[in-house]
Formats: sequence, structure tokens, C-alpha cells
Amino acid sequence: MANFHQLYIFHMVAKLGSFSKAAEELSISQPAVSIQVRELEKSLGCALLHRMRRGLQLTDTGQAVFSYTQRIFSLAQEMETAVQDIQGLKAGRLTIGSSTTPGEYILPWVIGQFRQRYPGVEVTLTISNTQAIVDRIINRELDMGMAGSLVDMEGLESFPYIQDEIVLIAAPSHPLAAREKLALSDIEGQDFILREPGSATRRTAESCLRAHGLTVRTVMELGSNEALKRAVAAGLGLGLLSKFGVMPDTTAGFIKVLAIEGWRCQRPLTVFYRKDKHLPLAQRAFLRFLQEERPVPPGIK
Amino acid sequence: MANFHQLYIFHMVAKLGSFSKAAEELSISQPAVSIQVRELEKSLGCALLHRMRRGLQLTDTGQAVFSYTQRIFSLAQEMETAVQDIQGLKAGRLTIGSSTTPGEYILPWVIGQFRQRYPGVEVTLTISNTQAIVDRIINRELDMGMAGSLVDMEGLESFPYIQDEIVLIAAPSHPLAAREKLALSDIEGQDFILREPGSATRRTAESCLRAHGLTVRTVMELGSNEALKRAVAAGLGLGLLSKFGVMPDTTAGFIKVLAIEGWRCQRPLTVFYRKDKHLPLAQRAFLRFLQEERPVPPGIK
DNA sequence: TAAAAATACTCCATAGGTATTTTAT
DNA sequence: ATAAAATACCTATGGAGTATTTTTA
Repeated sequence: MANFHQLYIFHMVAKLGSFSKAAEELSISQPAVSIQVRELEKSLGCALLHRMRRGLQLTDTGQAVFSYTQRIFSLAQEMETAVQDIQGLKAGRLTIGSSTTPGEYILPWVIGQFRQRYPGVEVTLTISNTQAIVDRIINRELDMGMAGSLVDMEGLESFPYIQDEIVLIAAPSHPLAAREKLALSDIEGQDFILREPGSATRRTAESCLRAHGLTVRTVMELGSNEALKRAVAAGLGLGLLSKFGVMPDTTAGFIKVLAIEGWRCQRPLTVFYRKDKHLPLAQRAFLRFLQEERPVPPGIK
Repeated sequence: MANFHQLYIFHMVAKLGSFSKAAEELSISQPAVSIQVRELEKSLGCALLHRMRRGLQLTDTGQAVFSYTQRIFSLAQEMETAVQDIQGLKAGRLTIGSSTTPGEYILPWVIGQFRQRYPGVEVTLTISNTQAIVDRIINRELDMGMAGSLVDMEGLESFPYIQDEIVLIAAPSHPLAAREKLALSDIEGQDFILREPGSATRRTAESCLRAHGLTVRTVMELGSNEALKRAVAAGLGLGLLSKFGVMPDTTAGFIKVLAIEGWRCQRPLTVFYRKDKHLPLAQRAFLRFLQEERPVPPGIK
């Protein structure tokens, strides 16, 4: 490949029309400039410029080379600013993966807040099951993730972000919805609509039911929180869902959260990422943003 | 300015996805590659790629830098071929200046022949008075010139290209045109149409007349050979013109060359150029072409 | 004849090599 | 376990400096 050092010196000489001006601009001595230009001419096998008293003149080869060096060095300049921009978070990319619950109810809002602060950073959110997210983070396909249950966290750093709670929901028309206070025993044997197996919400829900010594009939399994709510609203059964998923809908009135004496089903929503020595700047900024500001969508305690 | 050596090594690593493959491609050792990439990362202040067992992965900064190095090094590649093309005369420029006579009757055809040989070379022909051509060659605005008389040739190399002759012309209707043989004395006192003062043809013509001891009446001065021929054809007087200028027209019959016993008026058409150590390749090729082939338009002895 | 560029030399920092260790799958 | 990459250390060359001469308008 060409000697870019010599090309840059020639470029300056051609631009300023003088060896000594180029030397000054480059903060090197004038002989150094002469030598490098001569070497460049030697290696190209032809003269690039005619030295004359008043202003240099480019040969045709010199003009051709100069037209290229202008483009090359302006690209290099542009590249340096691009890198600076990424460093200064005026540019950059951040890929986040998450399971459905945080991906649908928490992260869209949090990412919006983050982007108000750093408008140049492009953020992608991928919603998938927790294990897939973890794998893709290990492979560096994703920068970081948020999920409700952690299957295999080897090689990952993590911290709990927010406390989630699985609540019981019913259609307002459901017999249990009318009653002021419910006991755990009221749930026993009821028809339930749950998320699909493999979902963290499902896993948490089932272990809570088990912990409370309850057995229920699973009449339907659905792969999305929204679908589950529609099914519950249609009166197909009771549902178990993150409190974040019912917040807007309870106010709208077509879903009711059942207040059951003694029901406790909490889980932390956890943020996780590779424990690399040097994290991408955009990622560091996002993690700092999460930990220092703990932004939470409005209407959530 | 950036360290292009390091950028090139990084570029190869990113392109081939491996430090050792890049080392092989670059014919340097693998540690050399490692070191240069590390240095580049250090000077940018951030990682460019993640080293992993199977294929490297670029960081976002790495991707940004790679997208630039691709453009930069393909430009550099293109530049090298462009220079090669100029060297190989597949490209290049040649600017020729000349006075009217060679510029109108000799060079257009000669340049045509040259361009058949070297189609990539762009040739410009500027027609002006001899002194202006010489000045512009000294200032390197023109590469070379051809003219009939040389005013001040200091600093120029030259060689005679072809022998020109100033001939006497008349309209076929002119009284002298009818006579088989003319003597010099027949010219004495005749009306003449000459080129403008400053023209080499004019200077040669006048010195020939003087040498033959003739005095004539200058009834008209014209700045172009073609205009002069029209005036002569219109019967406004006798004309003095290069034999190259009358060649096609005598056959056409509206101009007659007078055969005058004892008239001799020769001058060399001379090629000249700066005596630089290294001439542009296109110019060297053209000079070689002139000297070795001596191409002359058809119909000229 | 003066300012700009070219030479002549000396020196050192950078990039390269070899040998070896560390890392990651 | 085994390639690939990183580290350690030594070497050499390319590019820089100062002093000086040569060129050119």
C-alpha cells in the first residue's frame, strides 16, 4: 500500500503551494518535507510538481494524485470526527434484548427517556425469550438485556432493576370480581389463562401458586401479555400477569385486579450484560442512566 | 493525521476476520499485527474488535472505522492505477502551442495520428503568435510548441521539424497567372497582400523580398492564412504564403502558385520545449513520435 | 541577490522479527 | 487440548533534526 505519510506531506505542499509553508503547517523541518516529496516522486517514478520561485505547479500526475489525496484525507478527517462522535455519544448504537414484560411495558418508555438525553445513540430493542437473549449477549449480538428470571447467567454481570409483582386479573363480569376481599382458597380449582411454558412470567406464576399450595386448571396458554388480557377480558378465565401489564388497562376498566388476602408473588426484573473489561460507551451510558436515575414509566409506583 | 499504517493493518484484520490471516496477507508477523491494532485502539481510546475463537467481531467504533478504511483504501488503490495509467500513456494530457501555419495545416493531422497511437492522451492545441507560445512554455502553461521563426529561445530545446517554403500566389485571373515563366523583376512594384506584422510568415516573406532586392506595395494585411487566400482569390493582389497553405487550394483551382525563376524563400518549422530534466511522459512520447516518424499530412512532399 | 528548496550528515523512535506465554473454546 | 492472539525483548530502518549549499526569478 502507498506511503500515506509521504502522500500527506505532498498533499500539504500542493495545498499550500510551498514546501516551507507545508513544513510549518506540519511542524516539521523544510528538508524533511523536501525529502519525503522526493521519495514519493521516486517511488511513483515521475515528478509530481515543478519547483519554481513563485508558487509550485503540479504536473499532470501531480494533479491526479492531489485530486485523490484531497478525497482520501477528507475521508480520514471525517472518520476521526465520526469516532469522536461515538466517543462523545453523539453517535453510537445500543442493542437491548428483553423478555416480553419489560420489553412491552418498561423499556419502550425508558429507552425514550434515554434518547432524549442522547439523541445520537441509536437503540434497538429485541423481544425474545430470556434464554435466547442471554445467548445473544454472550455472542455479542446484543449489548445487554432485561428479564424476569435468569436461567444461566454465567459470564454475565447483572443487577436488579425494579421489583415486579405477578397479580391476579379477571374480567369485571367474573363472579370473583364483584367481591371486596378474597382469600387464597377462593382461587383453588379456578380456570386459569397463563403465559406459554418457558415464559418467565409463567415460571414465576406457577412457583407462586405452588408456594401457596394452590392447584388450578390451565385452560389456555398464550404467547403474549396482550393476548392474555383479551382472553381474560372475554371471560375465559382468571389470569396471572405482571402488574406493569395491567396498569393502563385497569383504569380503562375492562380488566380487574383481584385483591387476594395473602397473595404474594414478587420477582425482580434484572438487567444483565457481559462482564467485559471495556463496555461500549453507549452501553456504559445506558447502565449509568438506569442505575443513577432508575426511570420508571409514569403511573407505576 | 491518523496513522494509516495502523489503519491498513486493522482494515486487513477486519476484512479477513483474523490477525494471523492479515499478517500472512501483509507478509509480516502475527505479533506485529497485534501490536499495531492495539496501538490504534489505544490512540483512538476504545476497542475496535472483540477477539474471539471463531471470527472476530467489530465494535460499533470498529464498524465505523472499517466503513471508512474501505473507502479510503479503495481510493488509494484507484489512485495507484490512475498514476499507472498516466505512466503507461493510457491517460495524460499534452498541451501544444503553435503559430497559425503549422497550427492550421500540419498539427491537426499530426495530432490525429498521435492520438490513434495513444487514444488515452488528451491533446490541446492553442494557436497564437510565436512569442506568446514561447512565454507560455517557459511558464509551463504549455508543454511544447511549433512555429516558423524563433524570437527568443532561451531556456528552450528545439529541433527543426519540416522545411517550409513561402510561395507566391495569385488568382487564376491575375495577369501574371497566365504566364509560363516569371522572373523576379516581374514582381517588382506589384500589389501584395501579406499576413499581419508579427507573424512569422510575414517576417520571413519580407526578409526574402528584401534579400531578392524587391520592393512591393502592401495593399492589405490579414491575420489569417485563410483570409489571405480569399483576398488573393478575389483578385485584390498577389499573396505570400506557406506552401502548406496552398496545397489543397491549388488543386481546387481558385489560387495559382506562381513559378518565379530565382525565388527562394525557405524556413524551418521548428519544434521547441523546455529543457527540463524530466519531461512529462506524454510529451516525451509526442517528441519521439515526431522525430522517429516525422508524420506529414498526405499531399505534402 | 535573497528567499526557497535541495544536500549532507547524524540520531532516534517506530515498526518489525523471534521466542514464548496467555487465552478461549 | 490446541489454535489464535498477546507479551517480551531485541534490531533495524525510515523519517526527523541541524548545518549548509544550490537554485531561480
